[in-house]
Amino acid sequence: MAEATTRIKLGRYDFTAIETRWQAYWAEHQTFKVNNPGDFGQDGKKPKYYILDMFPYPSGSGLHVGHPLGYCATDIVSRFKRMRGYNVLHPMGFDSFGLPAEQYAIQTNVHPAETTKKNINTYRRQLKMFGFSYDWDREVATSDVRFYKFTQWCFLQMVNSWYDEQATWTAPDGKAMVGQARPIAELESALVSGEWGVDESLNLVRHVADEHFCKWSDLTKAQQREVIDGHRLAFIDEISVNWCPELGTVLSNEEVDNHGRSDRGSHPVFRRPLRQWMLRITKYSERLIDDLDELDWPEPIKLMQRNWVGRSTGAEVVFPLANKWEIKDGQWSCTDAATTMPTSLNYDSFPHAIRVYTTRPDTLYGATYMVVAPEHPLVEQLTIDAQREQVSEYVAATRRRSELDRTMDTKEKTGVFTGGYAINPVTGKPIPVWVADYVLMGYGTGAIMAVPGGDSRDFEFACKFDLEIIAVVQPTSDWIEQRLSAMTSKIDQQALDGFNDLSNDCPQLGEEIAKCRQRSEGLGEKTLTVLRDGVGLTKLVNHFVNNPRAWGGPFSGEGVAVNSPGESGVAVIADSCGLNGKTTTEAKSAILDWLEARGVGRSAVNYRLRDWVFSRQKYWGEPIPVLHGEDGDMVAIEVDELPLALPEMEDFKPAPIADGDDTVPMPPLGRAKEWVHVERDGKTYRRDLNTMPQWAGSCWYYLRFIDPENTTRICDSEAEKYWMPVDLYVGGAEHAVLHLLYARFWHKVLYDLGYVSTREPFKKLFNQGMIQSFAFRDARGLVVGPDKVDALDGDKFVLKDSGESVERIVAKMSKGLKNVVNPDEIISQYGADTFRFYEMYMGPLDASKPWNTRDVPGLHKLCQRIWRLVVDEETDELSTALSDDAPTPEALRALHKTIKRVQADIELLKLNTAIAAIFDFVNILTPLEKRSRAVIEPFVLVIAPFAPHLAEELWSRLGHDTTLAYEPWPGYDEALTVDDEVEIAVQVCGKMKARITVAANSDDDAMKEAAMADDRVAKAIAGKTVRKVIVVKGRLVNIVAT
RNA sequence: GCCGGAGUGGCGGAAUCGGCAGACGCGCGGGAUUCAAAAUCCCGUUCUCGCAAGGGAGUGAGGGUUCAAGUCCCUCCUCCGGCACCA
Repeated sequence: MAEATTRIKLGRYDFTAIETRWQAYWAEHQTFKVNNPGDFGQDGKKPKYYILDMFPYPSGSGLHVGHPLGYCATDIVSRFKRMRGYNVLHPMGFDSFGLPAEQYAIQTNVHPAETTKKNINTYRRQLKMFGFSYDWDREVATSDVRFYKFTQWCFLQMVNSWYDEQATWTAPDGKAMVGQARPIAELESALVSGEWGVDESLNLVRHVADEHFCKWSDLTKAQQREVIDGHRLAFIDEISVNWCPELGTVLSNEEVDNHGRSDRGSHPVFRRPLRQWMLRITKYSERLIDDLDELDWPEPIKLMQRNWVGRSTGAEVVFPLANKWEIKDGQWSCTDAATTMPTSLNYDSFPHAIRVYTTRPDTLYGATYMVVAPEHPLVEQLTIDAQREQVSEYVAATRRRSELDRTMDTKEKTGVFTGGYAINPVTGKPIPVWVADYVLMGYGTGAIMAVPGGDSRDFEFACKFDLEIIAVVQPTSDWIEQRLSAMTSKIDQQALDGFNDLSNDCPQLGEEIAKCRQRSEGLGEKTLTVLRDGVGLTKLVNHFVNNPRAWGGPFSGEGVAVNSPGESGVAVIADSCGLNGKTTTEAKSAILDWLEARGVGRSAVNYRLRDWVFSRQKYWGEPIPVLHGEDGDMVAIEVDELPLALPEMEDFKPAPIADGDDTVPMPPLGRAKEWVHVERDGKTYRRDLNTMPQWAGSCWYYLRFIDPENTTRICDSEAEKYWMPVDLYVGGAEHAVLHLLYARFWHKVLYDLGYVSTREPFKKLFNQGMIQSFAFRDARGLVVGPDKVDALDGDKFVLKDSGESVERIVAKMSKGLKNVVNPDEIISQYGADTFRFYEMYMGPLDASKPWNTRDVPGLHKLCQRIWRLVVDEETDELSTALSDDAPTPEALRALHKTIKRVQADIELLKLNTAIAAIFDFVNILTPLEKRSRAVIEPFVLVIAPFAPHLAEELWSRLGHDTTLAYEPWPGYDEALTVDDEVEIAVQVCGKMKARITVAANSDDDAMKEAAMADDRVAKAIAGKTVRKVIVVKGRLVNIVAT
């Protein structure tokens, strides 16, 4: 009895032994080591394939089952490509700097270097357990000083270069380019030599001969420095940032929650202007959009990037301040005697004016007031004494709120009148200037012209503060209909009063409106009918044009311009501006000409993208390699002084500081006294105390994998030319915008400076889906984890405590719900090959799908069934069914079909259906008494990318003495993938009636004949006339009979 | 609010160009094997009416185009993701 129950079959599928053995073999033989061009043993004739995973952040909790989803897929492709004859670069590393490590270190009081090392070891061990074919000799970690030496090197490139928007150059591939990052020394020498100059406001002037400019040598040292530093790609600027005094650091927007509090610790966060390192990513806005076209990326991701950059076209317009300007004799005339007037007025030189950006210059004459952001530099000057107290209070209150908080309550607009006026340059009328937080300093010019007749935000604001509203575009009938139906549920007094005017022409309407007033609900059905039929569309449109306030909202679409000033407009340069009757497109171009001719505006392109705030007041990051002199002098350290290592510090915690107007962040590095102070040429310098954000390392790590040991360059340029670009980049969609945008920007800088050979780093991008988990919801909607639930037969679930039945739902894996699956457990129970099969079989790679451990044994069974195709479990010898005879035609056909399906599916990353094809093959082969080696051996190669340990073991048992990793992928014969006979469907009037078998090459007539011959078909068309017969070769016959 | 993506059996999911809906796996039911069980192998499994032969319905809802619609068009609903006063 005991013997029977404990008997272990000698030759059972022992995945633990097999996986251990082959992982050791690969390591020992360096099976997956890949060489660079010029290295010994590198076959330069082979095509290359660079396949990259988004490297993980090594957290304290280890890998969860979501990480390997993408890694399994890339490993399958890597192994497949090797068998297809490619040199495959497939590396792995760790994104090991960052806030979570530091926070964890603070909580546990262990140095982040130590926890990071430990976590990386855990991750590496786990990753190896899956049998991934990484070249581990190329492993990198961003927190390794050998790595971040070059992160700092990249940063210095940006400090030491500027963006020349007008540079025209030819890219290595022959493309004509406009705009280029160039060494800052080139700018400096052009200025020193007098080839270029600067104007009064220190803007760069490139043709000094014909323009007013300042002589470089006449500028003070400080001014020269301002010009140069102001052009660097990495620069210091005072900008409004998320400042968390409690944590003593600036936070990124992602680190601030909806309530304006810090993600960690829930401390209040404020918008504060602080001096920060910035990277001039905005200079690349256009290229970041344009170059997306050449990428094989999912369209939604490209769209998200385009939206993030947020390109819009419109106009910049000058609104002269009313207390400084008047229109005299058809000319703008400045009333301020102290102002020296520029030779000619244009957008840039126009003094004493508010500058705005608008996408709808065609609506300029409808601008009845203006709004400036609370942070706008002109607020002070615009505010009259009587309003000063109110304005200051408003500005201070805004500053106390975080930006997110500010954008939270979109329902109620707030704002204060400054008392100041500006002149609408089209109508010549002075309009009031308000300050309100619905205008953001960070976009456009931080000031807007408000067109309440054509913009919903302005409309809302105008209604609340009772400002003038002018209709600017004739509404469409669709819009009228939509407004009317909106008013059936709610209508305000103002609107009813407005409609009253119409009842003069239509007495019926008067009665209806009186009824509406009594009901005090919306418009009734009958009222609508009266409005539509009695009053009519034309009058309704006109009514909006004359009385927009009555319609409860603006018309912001495109259409025909109305109410433009025409002859009564401002007579600057003896002309006026009539746009009436023009379409939006026509009106835009007409007004732009008008504005430009008068020096009060110009066409403009604007971007939502902002420059990248690059400093963090944190310990665990790359130190910024810059020295600050006492006189404000800034010196980037020399490249050959790199790396600038993080100082060893016992106490790396940030210091909390009370919020006050004069408190500044005190980064932990400030306490490394010896490290901070540097003597150079007899001068004392202080090191920059900031570190870089977590994104920095991941912006270029894919280059380091190419040549990780190089001590003098980011990577060897021959190797870079060989391997780049990354052919396939797989990772989560959560990085769709930030990481991928930052990396593309960084790459383009290196490209402009000649360090890399491709415009874009990642040719093809694939986003894997999220692995979710099950959770349960009770009747009250409360979500509970699986640990609190019992499953009753099949799919009934009840609470363990109460027996109350609960519904199974799909939720994110989270520690709180205790529904996190640990891959170590799955592997120890079923093995890595089963795990790989399961994750790939769950569904499409890019879809989110729930982990269901119940399904795992099915894939384990697949491994066992494959095992038994080759090995006799009783004897541990090769199965006696294996034969050297030629395969049966059926078996051979099954093999070739399988190869074809699997191969096509891998290319498309449809790994779930590739595995279904493997199942099909196993289902066909299993019942056969004889299995030819000529079928089994190629099949073992087919499963090798998916289940490499199992495949290697079987391959070896079949008598091969080297790894199969570089065996050629078995080809297939197209002729053997099609059957001689096919089953086709026969429909009568589109309804399935029968299935018949015909020869695969039957022509239409033969198929038709065979279909007609079938009893069931004959019965269905009996007594009817056949009108038409549709034949689809090899698929179906459809008989239309009536 | 705007922009994306997706809704198919009890569950995960298949389905080139519009051409047999539900491949494959899980679960479930039945059988073989076994003293018995596990494991294995075989058969069945969209729902519904019917003893059966056979009929009817069916891809989130409703319309439309077509000989033929999961697939194309229109309207709407739900879920997921992104952005969110961007002038």
